[in-house]
Amino acid sequence: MNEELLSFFKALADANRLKIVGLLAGHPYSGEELAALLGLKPSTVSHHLARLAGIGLVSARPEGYYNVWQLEPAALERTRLLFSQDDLQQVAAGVDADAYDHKVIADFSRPDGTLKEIPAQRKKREAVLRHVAQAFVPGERYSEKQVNTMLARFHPDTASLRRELVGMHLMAREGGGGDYWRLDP
Amino acid sequence: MNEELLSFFKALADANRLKIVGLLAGHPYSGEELAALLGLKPSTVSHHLARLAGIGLVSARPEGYYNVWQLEPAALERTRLLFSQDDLQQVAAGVDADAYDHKVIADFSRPDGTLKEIPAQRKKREAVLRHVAQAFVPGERYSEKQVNTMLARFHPDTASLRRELVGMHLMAREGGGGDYWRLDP
DNA sequence: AATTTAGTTCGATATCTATCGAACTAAATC
DNA sequence: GATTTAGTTCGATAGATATCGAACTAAATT
Repeated sequence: MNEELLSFFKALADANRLKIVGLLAGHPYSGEELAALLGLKPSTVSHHLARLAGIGLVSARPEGYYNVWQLEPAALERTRLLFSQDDLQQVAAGVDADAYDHKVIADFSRPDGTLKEIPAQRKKREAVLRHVAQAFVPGERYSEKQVNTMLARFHPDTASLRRELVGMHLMAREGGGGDYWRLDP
Repeated sequence: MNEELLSFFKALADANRLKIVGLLAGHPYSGEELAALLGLKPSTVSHHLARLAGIGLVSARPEGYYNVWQLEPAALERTRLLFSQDDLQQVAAGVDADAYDHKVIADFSRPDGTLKEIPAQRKKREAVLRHVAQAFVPGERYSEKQVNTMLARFHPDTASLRRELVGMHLMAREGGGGDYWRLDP
């Protein structure tokens, strides 16, 4: 889920931290100066600087009494690359792509696994039918009678289920009155 | 202070909103699908989408029962430009550049305006001296006696103040024993 | 060595906000 | 027209965090 990108946005999602970055984009400052410029207490500035340093956007070098903070030009450069199309899609890499199907199937199923109804909306009907199709073993052949028996475990309207399964190319039929078998998607 | 940039970062500083953007970077989704994919309630997704739409990053078009959300490619493009050096420095445009001097002067001044001491650190001494120099009217000329009298209102060590003012080129002196006058910085 | 000074860490607090459920709206299906 | 369904708005709540003060550290000046 690209925690780095999230940390980056969270680090900059604060007015005072943005101001610090803006100030350091001009030239380096000590923590004391930043505190005075922003009207904040040293402890608060320290907190913000630690946060910005955490994502490598700023760094400090001791100089006499002071800790002089500066922007890390390299990090600033990397930053522009972060927001590319590829990185964005990678953000969604962690989400369960089947979560929608699972929810639809759960919504339309009773505890015993039978269907309350056959969804009217296309997308949901397809999700449910993909689920129903998994009752059939790939490679095996079933007579129409067997198919109806198995479909009846889901819903009494076995004819509709059978028609939809074939229409969606989840199942196929040999010739006019032959056996059925499951197709792989 | 570039509220737009701040709103932008705040809008993306949330794991689920980032995921939404990532998902929409792939292809459009309805709110219902997003809710299922993220495991959130419709109201929560609605909240997030409103936030993202607020910065123009996503938009919706009605499609039958559904509201189909998509990423705004133009906004995505603008985004990359936002994080330029110029925009960054503009973020700090709102901060009072003299705040540091003011704080230093306040720290070293008593309520009656006299100095507790002359700062030992260069930066602070300079800030205080710039403040002291403003007691003198530009263009006017002062004898050494007058200068000492005026400096005594700040600190008994008038010799040090006088020397520093000349050294910093805040004041100048005619020849060897002539009058003093204030220089503009 | 003692003292001053910038900076950090830690705890407490107040503000912000992500999340949810309930009530409501709009649109499509029956 | 009644009903279902996706979506929004609103209020409440729990969790996150910005801010501060106090105690402490490190370094430099005296």
